[in-house]
Amino acid sequence: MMELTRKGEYAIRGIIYLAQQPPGRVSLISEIAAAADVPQTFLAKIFQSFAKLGLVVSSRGTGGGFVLARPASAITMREVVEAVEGPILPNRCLLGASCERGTGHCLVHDVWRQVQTEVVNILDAVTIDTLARGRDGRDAA
Amino acid sequence: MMELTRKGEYAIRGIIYLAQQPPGRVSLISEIAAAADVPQTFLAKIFQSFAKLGLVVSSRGTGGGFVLARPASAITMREVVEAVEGPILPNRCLLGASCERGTGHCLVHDVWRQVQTEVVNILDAVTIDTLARGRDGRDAA
DNA sequence: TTATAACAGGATCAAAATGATCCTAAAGGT
DNA sequence: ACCTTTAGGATCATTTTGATCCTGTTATAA
Repeated sequence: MMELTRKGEYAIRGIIYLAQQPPGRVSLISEIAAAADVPQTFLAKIFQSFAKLGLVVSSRGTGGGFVLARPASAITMREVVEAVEGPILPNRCLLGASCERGTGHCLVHDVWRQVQTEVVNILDAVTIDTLARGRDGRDAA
Repeated sequence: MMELTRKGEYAIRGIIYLAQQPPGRVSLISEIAAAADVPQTFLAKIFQSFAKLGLVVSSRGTGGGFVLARPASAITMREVVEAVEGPILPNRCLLGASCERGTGHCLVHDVWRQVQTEVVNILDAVTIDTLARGRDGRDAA
């Protein structure tokens, strides 16, 4: 359980490649897809999400492509994962009153809340910069 | 992301109900399903898994049903969740060499490993007994 | 030994999520 | 104008999830 989907893997691989480029260098989606070994059309969708959320900046036309919107050291793994997989919520009920089964407080929720907090903390503490320095992009995720 | 499925929710609700019965009391699957508000046929499958893994003991025929195989204080939330959702593996690659993309070590894996360890620790520390004392069964999960 | 109660387990099925692709539009450069 | 490159909607196949059904097996009791 709790598996990262392909989309999440691709997202991490793709953004790590960007982080490994010289700062300011524009990369084509085709280039990133090839380097990260990800289906290009799928990766394009992922980078659209990145752009909307302000993780990367996109530009169109000749000479266009993608660049990180911030230094890689200021982009966390949590941001990348949540950009494509949605917020980290181990149990639906963390969201609202949907699980207020009957009255009173539910201990199970406390546990999932704890899980959520821990995972968020871990992923918040890891930046793309750190991951990018690990090895070349194809090793990631 | 990382959402518990219905199956996981049902599993927790169902076993909490069992834990709330007088020790040794046999419960029918129909009774558990009604109390936990879970489709009976679905819950039956879940309890089959429990029985195979030795979390509960099942008996057939008149007077048959399910009982906890151990005291509720000796059954962890991790066991229950993993019984129906499989092992806690946030990233497929934790399993084997499938993600040895190229050579060398991958930092992303270290992070997922850390997540896995934390989640396992949290769920290992919670017993069904604790959950069962929270409130009546319908409040759980 | 027959009838009945209850779980075991395989097969099936609909709905949702995932993974992936395609096409047209829009924006930017030459 | 024309080419390049991303944006975004639509589509589609596959897998997973959630659920049900049917038959078999085990056990009890009359």
